[in-house]
Amino acid sequence: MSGMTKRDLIITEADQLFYQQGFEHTSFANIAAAVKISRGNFYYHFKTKDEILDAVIQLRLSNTQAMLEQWQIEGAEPADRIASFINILLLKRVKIQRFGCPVGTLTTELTKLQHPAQEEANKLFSLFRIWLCKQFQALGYPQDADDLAMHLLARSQGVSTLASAFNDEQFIRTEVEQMHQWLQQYTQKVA
Amino acid sequence: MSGMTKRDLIITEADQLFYQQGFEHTSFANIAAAVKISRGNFYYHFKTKDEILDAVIQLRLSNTQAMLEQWQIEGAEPADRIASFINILLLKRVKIQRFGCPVGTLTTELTKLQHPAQEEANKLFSLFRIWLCKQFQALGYPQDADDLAMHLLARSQGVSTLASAFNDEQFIRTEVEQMHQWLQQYTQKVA
DNA sequence: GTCTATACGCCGATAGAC
DNA sequence: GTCTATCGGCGTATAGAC
Repeated sequence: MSGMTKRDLIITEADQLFYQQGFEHTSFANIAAAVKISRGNFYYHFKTKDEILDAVIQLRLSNTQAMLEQWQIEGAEPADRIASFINILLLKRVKIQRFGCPVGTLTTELTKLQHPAQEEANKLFSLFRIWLCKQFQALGYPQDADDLAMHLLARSQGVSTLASAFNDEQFIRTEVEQMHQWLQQYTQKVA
Repeated sequence: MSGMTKRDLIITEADQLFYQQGFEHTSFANIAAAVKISRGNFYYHFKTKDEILDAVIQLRLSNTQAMLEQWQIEGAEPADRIASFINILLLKRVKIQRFGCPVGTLTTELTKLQHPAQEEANKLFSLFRIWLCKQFQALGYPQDADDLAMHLLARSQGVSTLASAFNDEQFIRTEVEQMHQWLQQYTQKVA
């Protein structure tokens, strides 16, 4: 944290605010207040609001990539790695219950706004999709790998949305358990 | 449509705009233009923006209730009725691919805005949840009925979110098929 | 009921002093 | 780099003529 430039600090705060309040609803004044700089100074670092959105998306892409690589290293088997994906719902449970999935809610908002950054934000989904697809391929399902990846991604999205709407912790735990069981069905393949 | 008061017309247009553009992003000017009245006249019908949001939610609640009652009549067996729920994804496919699920996207937005109408909007989810719960009870699963209802609701939400992000028709069709298969597993219960 | 005119605030964005 | 001051525009909302 100490090696953070003011620019990085702005991006980090904007990231949180976009997640918690939504992109459109978050004003420069909000971000400036969070970073404790004046609104005017803000424009020294970012010229437009879209510029800061792009920076936030790049940060998230970079963080996501790092997380996926970490799972790749930690998990001995593809099944373990997919299990890591399922478990983010528990790891980020508290925030998900309050604000939903950061990926899903951002892409949904940008879609409604017809925002130019839509495609870039969708890359966040694609990172997970492609990574999961690789895992299912390695698991022995080259044909259905992408369908399985999309299926799991959808399950995770749906759980986030409903857990947020009903603020329901037990629902997340139950669904995560079911997702692990669902995964096992593909792990117990006869080799 | 001919028996529609101007007030009803405003609510209908606002409903569409809130769905397509989001609540916050939709201005009185947008709605007024769609209904072809002046901004000033608008306030004769609705005093605040929150008032029109409430009206839109009530309209949706009423429409949803009517749809569920229709499914109840049309479907001879609980399994047929649950199948009707699954098939909304196909029935509303085109709009879902563009704008996501109207229930999920509204509740998510209101959550981020910390909007007072959150609870009222969540009733839309509850309508589906309680109705599905009843169907699973009738199907012979009194213990797990609510879990099954939530599970199906989540699946549907996840499919909507991803179908919108990737604008993927085939994904919807594949997932709908899988949801029907999933349902069959509970239908083929040994009586 | 429907309109025009207008108040007032917040927003994104700029200019320029320090 | 950071600040204050300010602009133009659009947002919600109101007043009042017709």
